[in-house]
Amino acid sequence: MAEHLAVHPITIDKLRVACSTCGLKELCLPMGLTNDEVSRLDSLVSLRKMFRKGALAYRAGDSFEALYALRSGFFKTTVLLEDGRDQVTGFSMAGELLGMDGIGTDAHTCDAVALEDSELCVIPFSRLEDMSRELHSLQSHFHKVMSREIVRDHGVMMLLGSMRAEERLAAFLGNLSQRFTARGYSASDFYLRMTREEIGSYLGLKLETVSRVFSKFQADGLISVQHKHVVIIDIPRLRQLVAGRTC
Amino acid sequence: MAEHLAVHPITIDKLRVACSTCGLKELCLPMGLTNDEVSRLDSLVSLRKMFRKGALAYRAGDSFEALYALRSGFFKTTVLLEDGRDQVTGFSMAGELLGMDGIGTDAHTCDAVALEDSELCVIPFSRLEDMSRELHSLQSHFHKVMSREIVRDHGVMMLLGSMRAEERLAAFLGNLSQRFTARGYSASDFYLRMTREEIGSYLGLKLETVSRVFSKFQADGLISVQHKHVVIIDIPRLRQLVAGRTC
DNA sequence: CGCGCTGTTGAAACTTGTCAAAGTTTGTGG
DNA sequence: CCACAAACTTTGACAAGTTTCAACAGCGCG
Repeated sequence: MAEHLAVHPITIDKLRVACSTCGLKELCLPMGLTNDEVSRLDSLVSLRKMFRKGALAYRAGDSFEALYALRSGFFKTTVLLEDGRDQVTGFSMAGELLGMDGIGTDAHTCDAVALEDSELCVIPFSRLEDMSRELHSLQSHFHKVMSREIVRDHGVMMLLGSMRAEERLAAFLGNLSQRFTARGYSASDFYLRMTREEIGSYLGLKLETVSRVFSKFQADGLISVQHKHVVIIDIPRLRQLVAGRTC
Repeated sequence: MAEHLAVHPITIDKLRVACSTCGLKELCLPMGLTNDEVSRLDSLVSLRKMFRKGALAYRAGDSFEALYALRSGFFKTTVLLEDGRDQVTGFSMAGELLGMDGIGTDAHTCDAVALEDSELCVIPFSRLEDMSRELHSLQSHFHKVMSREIVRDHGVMMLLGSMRAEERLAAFLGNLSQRFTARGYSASDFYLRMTREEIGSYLGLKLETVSRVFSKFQADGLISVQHKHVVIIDIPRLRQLVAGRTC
């Protein structure tokens, strides 16, 4: 299915990748590399794939071959429990790396699903390892990226383990806001790409609870929500809500 | 404090480390390396430190210099929220690596606390990076270790996000059991090194809830608990409980 | 040997989940 | 381009699970 969807009016050839000319350089794998080093990356990252909304880049159990850099669009990753329950473990935005879960066992451990039409740059992992044995700066940066993923996960664990529904949603909105800002978008006005159910799954809440908290935030004048469109009205108060009492 | 505690009747000299003669080789960083490669690691991992129960190996904010391999004992790692709430993000057993959270920002993001008298092998990170540029096998294994940490965290997120109290505790006990087994200890008879409060913090529950669920498991004939001493009586039924209804 | 930390248990309160119904949006096919 | 179906969202009432508060017991360290 993913393969099918990769065939798209715009052919792969036309999508010849070049990190050196990519606008996401400063967010993505090339971050911190010299121009010379980035052009060496170009030989590594040679393929870009398109995914329609709903398409999977990989699924749990697939053999692990490559990491994926999100060139444009939005992804979620989900893990599945034997009994059918599943959980969203993360949402990915442009410039972020997908697939690091697969390194440890040579097989992916979660599904990666496009939440809107998206493009991924394919980074063959063995070649990334080869190159990072040659380029100290690439090695160092890749280690930092993996480490930050661990730290991010710790943050989510904190959220799931010790925050109440309102705090979780406030933290979630704050996090989105910050990541949009880093990409040059508005910190306070954006469209959600995921459903209430997906937000709930990520935050350990039911979709009804997510909906109720959105409504409450709106009633309190913190935000304005209309379906997927969110405007954050009072960022400081939202931030305050994350760590501390309702005040 | 940690420094003070490192000075111990057994001096550092006597604790000259040698991965090549270490019994944890098969669980720890040297896993999968040839004898020749392991002896090269010996030059890297040259220091071992002792920590008394309660001592910190590092705390959030400390500058990141090294990873630590747990040679013996038991550690917990905890993250702190601004408002004082904290959460246990993991428990570490012999052979496991601590400190990978610090790579991303050159500063640790959590506290690492010894739950009993423990020994850590110090692995200076820049030297580990140097050596893993030379030894493909070391590079590859280190990446796997980091990736598995991410996968482990996803498992905890799943647990915190979609399991109920009994399922969480059953999963926790099953996980401990499995890790003890891997180290040659009994799968069904062990001593907890952490308090009910620490278990609760890790599992996103209050200590009273943990205590109640322990009591219920005992009443149901699943386990026997006396304070820190746990005997798992019915492993299959405990496993069943993790993913599915109470049956 | 006692004080403090840890663990257990009960009852009440609170947060979130469940079930249900209705409204809204989106996408598709005629 | 409209109509319809499917998917998503909102809201209410009630139920269930977990926390909170409180009291007490046990063990272990000094």
